[in-house]
Parts: sequence; C-alpha cells; structure tokens
Amino acid sequence: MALRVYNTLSGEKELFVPLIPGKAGMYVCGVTVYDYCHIGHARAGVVFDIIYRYLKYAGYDVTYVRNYTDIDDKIINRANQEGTDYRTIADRYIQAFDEDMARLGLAKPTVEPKATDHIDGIIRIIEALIAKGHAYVSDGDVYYAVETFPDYLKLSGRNLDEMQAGARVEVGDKKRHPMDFALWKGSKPGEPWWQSPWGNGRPGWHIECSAMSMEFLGKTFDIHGGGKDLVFPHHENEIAQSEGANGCQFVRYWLHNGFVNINAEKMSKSLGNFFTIREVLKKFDPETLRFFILSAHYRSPLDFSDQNLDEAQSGLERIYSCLAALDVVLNGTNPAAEIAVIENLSPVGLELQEKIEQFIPRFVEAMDDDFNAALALGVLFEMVRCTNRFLAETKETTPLSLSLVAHVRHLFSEAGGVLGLFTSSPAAWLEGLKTAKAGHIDMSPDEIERLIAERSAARAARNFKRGDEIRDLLLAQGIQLLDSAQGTTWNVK
RNA sequence: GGCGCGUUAUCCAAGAGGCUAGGAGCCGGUCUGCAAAACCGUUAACGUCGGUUCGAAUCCGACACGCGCCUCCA
Repeated sequence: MALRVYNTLSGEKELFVPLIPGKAGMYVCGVTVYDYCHIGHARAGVVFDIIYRYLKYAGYDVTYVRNYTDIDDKIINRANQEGTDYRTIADRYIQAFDEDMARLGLAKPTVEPKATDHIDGIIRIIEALIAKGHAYVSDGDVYYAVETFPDYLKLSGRNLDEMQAGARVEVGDKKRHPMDFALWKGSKPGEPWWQSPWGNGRPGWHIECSAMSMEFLGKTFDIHGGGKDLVFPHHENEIAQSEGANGCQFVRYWLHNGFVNINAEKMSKSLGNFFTIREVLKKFDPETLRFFILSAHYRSPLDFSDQNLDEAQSGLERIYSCLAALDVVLNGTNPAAEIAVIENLSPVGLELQEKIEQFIPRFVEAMDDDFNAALALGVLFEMVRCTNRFLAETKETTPLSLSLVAHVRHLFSEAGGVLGLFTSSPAAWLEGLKTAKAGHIDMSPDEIERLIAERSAARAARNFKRGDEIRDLLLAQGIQLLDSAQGTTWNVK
C-alpha cells in the first residue's frame, strides 16, 4: 500500500518517495489577486486541499506553501481603473480569497507568502542567473535566455522550434530570442517599483514562485501543483529559473489539476464564461460545491452546470441523511466502536461488519491511487447503502448494534476529515438545506402552516378530497408535504 | 501548423487484461386513506473499424468526433 501520484514531468503515475523520509514539501501556485475568485480557483483550492490533507493523513509532516501574486500587470491595471494603488487592490482580493476558501473549508497552508515580501530573494536569484549566463540585462529589463537552458520545455514536452511555428510570440526588440521571458521589468511612470541592481522596477510573473518556494522549501522539494494551464509557460519557466540558478533538480513531482468547463468549454476570464465562487454559493451550499469538485478525478475536466450541482447536492444529502439517522440511534452516546461479539449478527449485520472492516483499506487504496477521491466517494456510498439496510432491519438497539453504528459514524468522520466533508452536524446541514430552499418560494411560512392545519382537520374528518386539494395547491408552489406519525411537516422541492 | 488529452448506459462518473464501482434518474417494492418523503431492490455501457490475446472498456493501429495548451489564466 503506497501512494502513487501522476507526475506531469514523466507523464506517468509514480511511487511517491519524499526527499526526506516522513516529510513532504508542497508548493501550489495561488492566485493573482485582482478580482474575485471563480470556481476554477475553487477547484484548484479544493484539489490541493485534499492532497494536503491526505498527505498528513498518510503520516507525512507536510509543509504546504501557497502564494499570493500581489504584484502584476492586471493588478496595476485594475488599480488605475479605480484610481487607487496596487496595494489596495491586492489587499482587497487577498481578503476576498481568504473568505472564499474558508467557506469552502480549505485547511490553511503552512505559509501563504506574498510576492512583494520576497523581492530580495527574487533579486538574488536573478543575480545568480546573470552570473551564470542564463539571464541578461536589456534596457532596464532582465530576461531569461531560454537557449542557455537545454532542459527548457521538458515539462510540457515541446521544443523551441515548434513553439515558434505557433507564430503567436511577439519578438520584442529588447529580447535576444522571442521565447525569452522577463525576470525583472523596469518600471514605467506611475507604476509601483522596487530598487534593484538594474534600476527601479518589479519582478516578472514567474520568478516569484522560484524565490518563495526556495525560501520555504529549499532548492529541491517534493510536490509542485497548479492548474493545467500553468504547465506552460509558468512552471516551465520556474524550472528554468530554479534549476538554472541552483544547478540541481527543482521539483520531484509536478501535479496539475484539470479545468472546470462550461458546456464542455474551458471556463476562463478571457472567455468571459466564468462564475465566481460567491455567485455559486448564493445558490448552493459550500459543501455541495466541494462534493461536486471531488466527484470527478482531479485531472479530469469537470463540467459545471446547475443540474450537475443539483445532482451533487442530492448525493451529499443522501450521505448526510444516513449520518443523521446514525446520530439519532447514537443519541449523544459514544459507545466503544470495538465489536465484542459478532455471533447473533444477521446477514445484513455481517455485511455491514465486513464493510466496516474493508472501509479504511479501500478508502486508502483509492486515495493512494493518485488521490482518486471520486472512487473514495463510491466506497462511502456503499457504506451508506449497507448502513441504511442495517438500520431498516434493526428494530431495537442492542450493545452490538450500537457499536456497529458508532463504528460507521467514526469511519465517516475519519474519511470526512481527509475529504473536508461532513464537518457540519448532519441535522444542522439538512435543516440548512431546507431553509435555503425555502428562500426560493413566494408563500409565507404562516400561510403554509395555516393550510397544513386546514388539511389536517379535513383529513381527520376523512375529507380526503379537500385534503388532497390543499396538498396539490402547495405542491404547485413547490412545497411538498411530509406526513408522518408525528404530524405533517413541509419542505421545498 | 506543432504537441497533448478525451469519447463508458438517460445524465454525471470510477475503471491501467479475467473480479457487481458509485451517484442522479427511470421502473418495481415497503410505508400511506391515496400520495409525497425516506428506505430497499432493479435496469442498462464501454465512439467506429481492424489487430494482439484463451480472454480487451482496459494493450496496439487507423478513422471519426470533442477538448486543451502553444498569449494572461486554476
């Protein structure tokens, strides 16, 4: 049983062997803070959150670094549009990012550095690159000379000649080679700047990640993550910078998450077909969004639509309903999960017992296989079905049934801790879902209650015709009635 | 133009040669005055054409369709 991860560099799943036994260093490219995050950011955040959680669960001492890119053309443009400074914009959207990610239940990384706090480190790397002949100064800018780095494009599996055939590369007159990229940009009037040996200016986009990862994780570390779209040029350039400057391997395992699609097309700022996390969370609860993201493998494309979110919500509701039923049985007690006697178990009880024993091994097997959360969820659902069956046939609780139920509950908490799910109290989550749905109807709760009372009276008088009329009336409003021995309640369909 | 990925039942989705994935839905059952909800059960698939193999959704080849990267992107 060992963790295997898909490494973009090799194009294969590889056994995960950390640089230092028992430890894992992980760097994930965060966001450029110039606008609210969209659900593509949510996916990247959730994906690497469960990778982080699973590495910890697997026993590694993990150092997780996720940066904020807080200086960039887009931030400056936004500041100019609003007539303010870059810092105001960056700080505003850093805060927004933190709020969004907290709502999605992301665990805090070990460090969340900002590019602008690492200008010194950035300058040191650029100096080293110049000294080694990998970079050159040109009219206040500094560029990386890609032809001096033979391994350039090894991550994306291209070559320089083919890239040029793409013909979308502009040949700047400051560059020696059209593919050379900026490490340092001389500041234009009105732009923020920092002092450097090459004059006042600011860092290029790629260099900050080389500087910050080296600062917190060293010259070589285990995992570097980000969206697929960062493979080229961002991560390719990071390799050129870090390996060019340090002369040793930069990253051992490159992990890239797939995109969120809208109607099978990539969702992106440039296409304008994106939804912000905030918009989505007005309609769906954060855990539903997280569950949806986890329902596909992290490298696969994920098609976003209301229908798919609805389905995710139904699935999550199924699990929470089961957990709520477990909590009712447990009724606040916390019996030992150890099973003392397993004679007397019915076939269904024996099956549950078997599922319980297999649960963690199967869960771990799924997650060990390149963090296959979708498969892991399948294991959870099998447990739900088996548990429901057991609860349905168990009329009275016994110490044995209680211990089985408690064991199941513990397992869901354990798996939920890795997936970042089931953190709410099941009853509260289900109630919250009902309340949220109730916000979408026109009828007031008082009016509904009045009609329910009238219907109950009619039914008591065996006037089922009138009772059914009221039921149909409410249903037309999207309100469905739930009759039970305790009376009638309602929810929104 | 170059490089790469994908195509699994009504929909979403896992699956790296022989083992019921799973979810949503449909349908059937339990429950109910009848329903609904809930629960249980059940159904069905591997883009096309070839090849390798005792055996292919899975490996190889061709084709078709879709998508991504090559420009800022998660």
